[in-house]
Amino acid sequence: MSEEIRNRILDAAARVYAQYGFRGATTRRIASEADVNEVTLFRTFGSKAELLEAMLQSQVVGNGVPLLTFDEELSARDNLVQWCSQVLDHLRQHAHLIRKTIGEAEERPDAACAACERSSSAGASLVVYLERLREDGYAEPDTDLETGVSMLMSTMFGDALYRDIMPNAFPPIDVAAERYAETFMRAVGVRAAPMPVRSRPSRVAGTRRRDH
Amino acid sequence: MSEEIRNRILDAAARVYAQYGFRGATTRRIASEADVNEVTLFRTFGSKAELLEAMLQSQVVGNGVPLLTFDEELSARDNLVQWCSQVLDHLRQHAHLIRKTIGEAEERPDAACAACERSSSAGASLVVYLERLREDGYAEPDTDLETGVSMLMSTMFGDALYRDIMPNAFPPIDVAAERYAETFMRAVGVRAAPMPVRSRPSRVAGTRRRDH
DNA sequence: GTAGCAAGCAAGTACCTACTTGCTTGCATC
DNA sequence: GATGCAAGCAAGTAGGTACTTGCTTGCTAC
Repeated sequence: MSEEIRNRILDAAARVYAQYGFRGATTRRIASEADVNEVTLFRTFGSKAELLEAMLQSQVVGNGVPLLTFDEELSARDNLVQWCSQVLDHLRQHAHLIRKTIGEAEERPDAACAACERSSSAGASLVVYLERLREDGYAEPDTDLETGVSMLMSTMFGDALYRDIMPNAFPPIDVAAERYAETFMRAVGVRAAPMPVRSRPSRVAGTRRRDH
Repeated sequence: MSEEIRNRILDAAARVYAQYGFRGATTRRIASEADVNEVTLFRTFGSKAELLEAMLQSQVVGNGVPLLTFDEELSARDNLVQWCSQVLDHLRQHAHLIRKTIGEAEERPDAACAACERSSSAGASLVVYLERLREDGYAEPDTDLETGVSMLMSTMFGDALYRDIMPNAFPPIDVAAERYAETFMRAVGVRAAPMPVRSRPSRVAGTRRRDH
C-alpha cells in the first residue's frame, strides 16, 4: 500500500525536521530515516517543500493544545492543575518541532501561525472558565485576568520548550503543573471557597454547589 | 584598520544569522551584507564556524539580561516595573538572535547555554530582592517565590520572543511591563505596605521606612 | 500469463556551499 | 622610491542540494 509508506515518510520527516530544521532536513536524510528511496519522496509529495508542509499539517491535525473542559466534580484548583498538566504534556511532546518552527518564523511565517491559533484558543477557553468562576463568586472580580492567562500560557510554553536547555530555571518536573496552577490562582484571585456574601446570582441547572 | 572591517563583518553576521540561522547564514550572504569580499571573512576569522562563534560571543559580552538593582527611593512596585521594562527591552532587542540560537539548540547546544546563564542570574537577582522584601515585611512569607520568579521570567521571554508572531496573546506593548509586575506581585504576595505588626527586625542603615 | 503499478536503483543535471590559490591594488612606513 | 601589509578580484576545488530520467523489480488483478 502507498498509504503505509506515505506515513512512514511523514513520520521520518517529522523526526528529521525536529532535529535539523527546514534547511537541515535534506531529502537524503529523510529518505534514509524512512528507509525509503529518495526518489519515492519526490514521486509521493512532489517536492521537499510540499513534503514538509504536509508533515506539519499532519502533526497539527487533531493535535492542538488541549482546551479546558471543566469537570463539575472537581474543585477549581484540581481542574486547573489537570489542564496545566495536559497542556504541559502536549507541549513537551511537540517541543522540538515547535521550537524549530518558531525559530524559523522569520523565513516561513505561515508555518508558525498554524500552531499559534490553537494555543490562543486554549488560552481563550481558560478565560471563559475563569469568568464563570468569577460570576459564581469563586474568583475575585478586580484582577487582571487576561494578563494572568497570558503569563500562564507563556510559563507553560517556556517550561515545555526550554526546560531541557536550562533545567534549573523551572520547578521540578513532577510538581510543575500544580505549582503553576496554584501560583496562577493567587495571581488572578481564585479562591477555594466562594465570596462570603453579596448578591451572587444562583447558577442555572445542573450545578451541585450547595455551599452557603 | 583591520578592526573596523572586523566589526563590520561581525555586525553583518549578526543580522544575517538572526534572519537565516546558522545554515542559512552563508559566507556569501554575510560578505555581501558587510560589503566585503568573501575571502576576507576567511582571512579574518578562519572559517564560517569561527566567525559565527566570535559573533555570538561579541553579542553576549556586556550584553546580558539586566540584573535587578533596587532603588531605595522607589516603591517595590516601581522597582519591579522598571526592571521588567528593562528586561523586556533587552530581550526584544535580541529577540531574533535568541530565537534562532534557541531553535538550533539541538545542533549547537553550547551556543544556547551562554545566553541562558545570564538570564538565570537575572532571575536569581529577583529572588534576592524578594527575600529582602519579605524580611522587611513587605511580602507575605508563605508564597512560592521560586515558581513566581520562574513564571515571570518565562512570561518576559515569551512576550519578547513571540509577540510578533502572535500579537494578540499579550497585553498591549506599552503597558505589558507594569501588568506583568503587578500580576507577579499578587502571585508572590508583595504588598504596598508592610505586614501589620510582628517582630519585624529593623533594617540597618540608610533606609527611610518610618512606617509602623 | 500478462498488464499495470508502486517502488527501487543508478546516473545525471544544475546549482549552491565552504574554502583555497594566485595575483593585483592601494596605502602607510621607513 | 622601496617594503610590507591589508584588502579586492577571478578562478577553481570538492562536496552537498533538490530534483529528473530511464530502467528494473516485484506484487496484484484480470
